[in-house]
Amino acid sequence: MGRPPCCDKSNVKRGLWTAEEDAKILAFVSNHGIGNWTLVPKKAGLNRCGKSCRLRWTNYLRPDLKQDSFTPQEEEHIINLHEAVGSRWSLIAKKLPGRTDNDVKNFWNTKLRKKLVKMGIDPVTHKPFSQVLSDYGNISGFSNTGSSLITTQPSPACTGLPSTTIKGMPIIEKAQENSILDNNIHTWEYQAHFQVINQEIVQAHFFNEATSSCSSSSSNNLTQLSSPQSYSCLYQTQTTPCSSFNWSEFLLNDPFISTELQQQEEHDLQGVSMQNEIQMTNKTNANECNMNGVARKDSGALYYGASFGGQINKQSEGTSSSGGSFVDAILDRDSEIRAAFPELLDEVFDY
DNA sequence: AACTGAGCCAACCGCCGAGAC
DNA sequence: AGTCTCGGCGGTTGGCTCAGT
Repeated sequence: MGRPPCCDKSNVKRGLWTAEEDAKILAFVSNHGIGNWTLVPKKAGLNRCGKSCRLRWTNYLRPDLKQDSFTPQEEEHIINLHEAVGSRWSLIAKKLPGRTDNDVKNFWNTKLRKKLVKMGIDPVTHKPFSQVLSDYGNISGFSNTGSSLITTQPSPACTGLPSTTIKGMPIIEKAQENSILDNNIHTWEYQAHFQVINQEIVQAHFFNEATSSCSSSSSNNLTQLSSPQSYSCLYQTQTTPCSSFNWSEFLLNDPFISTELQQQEEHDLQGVSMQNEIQMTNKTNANECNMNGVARKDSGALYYGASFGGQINKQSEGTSSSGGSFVDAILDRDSEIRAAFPELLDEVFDY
């Protein structure tokens, strides 16, 4: 049989740690070092689970931890690393001395994600929302041509990050400027459209939210979504759908295939060793995120990414969407509506 | 002063791979 | 070979703080 349980979970203390408990752990670690955490509570005289002791030590008591707030350099580093590896906080934290995965995760969730959204950047894909919508239009089969929605961008004035932080932003800003002029969109319309687009992102961008809450198995998709291939569209005009962008290839491609761009990015991030680490885990993640269109439930989140992948493959192969999955049902219904109301194809909806 | 909602973060939960038994 | 725990990880949550009303 296996090992005996580390502790009686019903009788251990939970919740916030007291200074006395902290002192006991510190004293124990300084005398004995870090070893078997399951023995720490008993030896240190604590009524806590060993796992809880380890967390307390790694997230708060470790002497090498920084207590001060994140610097702008760290902020930029986190954004770049998140773009490269997704929400693999432990990998990101390893590149930031003195920071824990919990620190980075909290900082991202409370500050950086909101900051990016405010800038008009999708925090999951690190692409402008307009780009995400354009891509989303490609997935569902809609043509975005003529839709002023996809030309919208937030005012650059609201940005608080260095312009170099977000790849392609200057290009987007220029394209945005051109598209606004081309389409004679007045400023107030522009801002109103962005408000609409923000609401749409929150409501209709469900699959990204799903992938963002996906744990290890979603990280693969996240990385794919932020791969350099996805930035090729930034060089196109905003009013034109990304004809070169192919989601089926995008989702099926190995995100770690070496390209010049990627090598440059790896160099920029000093992430060569990180890429190796990712490749080690990628095999597992690829198996988990199978492309058979099976939505998997884990920690309350559905893995829509895998479902989309499966559906896209079907579409690209020219087969009907009668498979019966959730996405199949949506697309079937979509087709019905579009067939019944063809005039809707050219309409811009104000939700 | 009391209430409320948002922001923040420490800690917990649940999953996974590795390895002990 | 099968069962179980450990250690690590990412996602989530409970509770504290603080600004606004």
